[in-house]
Amino acid sequence: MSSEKSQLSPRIDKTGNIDILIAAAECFMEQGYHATSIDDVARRLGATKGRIYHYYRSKTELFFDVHREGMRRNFEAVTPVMKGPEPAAKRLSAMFRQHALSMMENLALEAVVVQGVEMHRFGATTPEQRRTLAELMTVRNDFESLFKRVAYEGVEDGSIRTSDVSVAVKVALGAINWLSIWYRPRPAETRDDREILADKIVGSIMQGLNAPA
Amino acid sequence: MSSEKSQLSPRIDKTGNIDILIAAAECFMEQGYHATSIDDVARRLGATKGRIYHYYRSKTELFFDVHREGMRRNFEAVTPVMKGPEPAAKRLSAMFRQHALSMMENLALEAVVVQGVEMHRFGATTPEQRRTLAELMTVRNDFESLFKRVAYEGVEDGSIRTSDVSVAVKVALGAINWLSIWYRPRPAETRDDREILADKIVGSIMQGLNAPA
DNA sequence: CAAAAAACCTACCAAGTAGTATGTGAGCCC
DNA sequence: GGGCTCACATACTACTTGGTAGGTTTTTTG
Repeated sequence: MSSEKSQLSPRIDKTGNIDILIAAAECFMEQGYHATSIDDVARRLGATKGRIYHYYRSKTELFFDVHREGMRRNFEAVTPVMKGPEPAAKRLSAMFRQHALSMMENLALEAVVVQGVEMHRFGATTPEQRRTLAELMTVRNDFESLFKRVAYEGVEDGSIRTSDVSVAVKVALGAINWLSIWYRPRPAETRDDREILADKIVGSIMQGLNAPA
Repeated sequence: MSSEKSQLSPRIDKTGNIDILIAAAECFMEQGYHATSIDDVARRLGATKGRIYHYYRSKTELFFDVHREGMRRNFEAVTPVMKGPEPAAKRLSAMFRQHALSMMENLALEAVVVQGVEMHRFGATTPEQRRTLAELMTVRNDFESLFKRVAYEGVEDGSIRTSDVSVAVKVALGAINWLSIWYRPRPAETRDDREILADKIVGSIMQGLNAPA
């Protein structure tokens, strides 16, 4: 967690300082992006503006990197369970479960991801910002496509039945992303508690509310 | 819609001017609350600040009233179908359906509702704002309770089966509220189109993704 | 250990914005 | 038809905040 200082792709490693990202994410979650001043983030870090502007050229770039880190963790959580010999419905369940757990355990980052990128559509002025924006939207679509693909496999192997895969996936992801609105960890919460909640959510998504007969 | 000028409860009728609420909602949806200046809203109205401050004492109050109007329409859409002789599962389906349609047809208002009130927790300084805030949170809870109540009825009459009613309702409402993120009306969209989408969503929520056997 | 670079901090400015104070025209009331 | 109120518009202020320029301390390097 501290050894990958300056190697690897320059793309992802511009996240010079994970502390800054976390502090920013927490501020953005609590007050929203625009209501958060750079000084707010700095104060939460026990530092000053200087530190932040040493790593990020603008507030917008800081936001973008928070978003990137959130999405990175989403992929990290989901991709390991999406392939395998099981029927697609099983794998899709596992993906939902992992995503729900990731939402809970990276709450601040994921709240920023959910808060979204749409807001910046109008504010993005420079060409570079527009390109970054497009990149982030692509990443989001790719993430959703992961689920769609497995869902389609499920339709083909008969383990999933739905009238519209695209809508069904949006419904499921909406239900999970909604965690960022209402879920707040209780003081002495354990991993077990989170897994129980994740299982209930996945159960609701997969079985629905109707009695089987 | 224009006759209730200065009668009735002073609480709800402070919505002196629905045009202002709509314009504000659209701005808030596109740019977010804090990024929207009062001048932005005024410009969209083809007017100036003066008009807005004539009806609302502060930007915060304007936001609160947008939220109120959004919630009012939510109740308006759902309450007519929540009672009746049908089994609870049927009624709950109808409620979800109505709510989804309300989300689509009042997109801007509902996007503000979804964007939420949590953001203002820290910013609310005056005692009156804090009281208003508490009021809005109560209304939100009441709305969710509507669904919970019918869901419980469903558990009792056997038309609904779930491991946790509270979680199941949050999952369902999350799925529907998520519409405010991804749904945008296509140019020549009809009421039929929206009903088809709503039915697909409700189907997903009620039946889930698993094949019935 | 000197020097260069990295990692910050301090002080400042220009731009944008919530809110106010005042002005004004149109309708209404008697 | 004169006064009064409503429904805005205009002009301005006080304050916040993103970003910058330059200084200082700590770490790395040769």
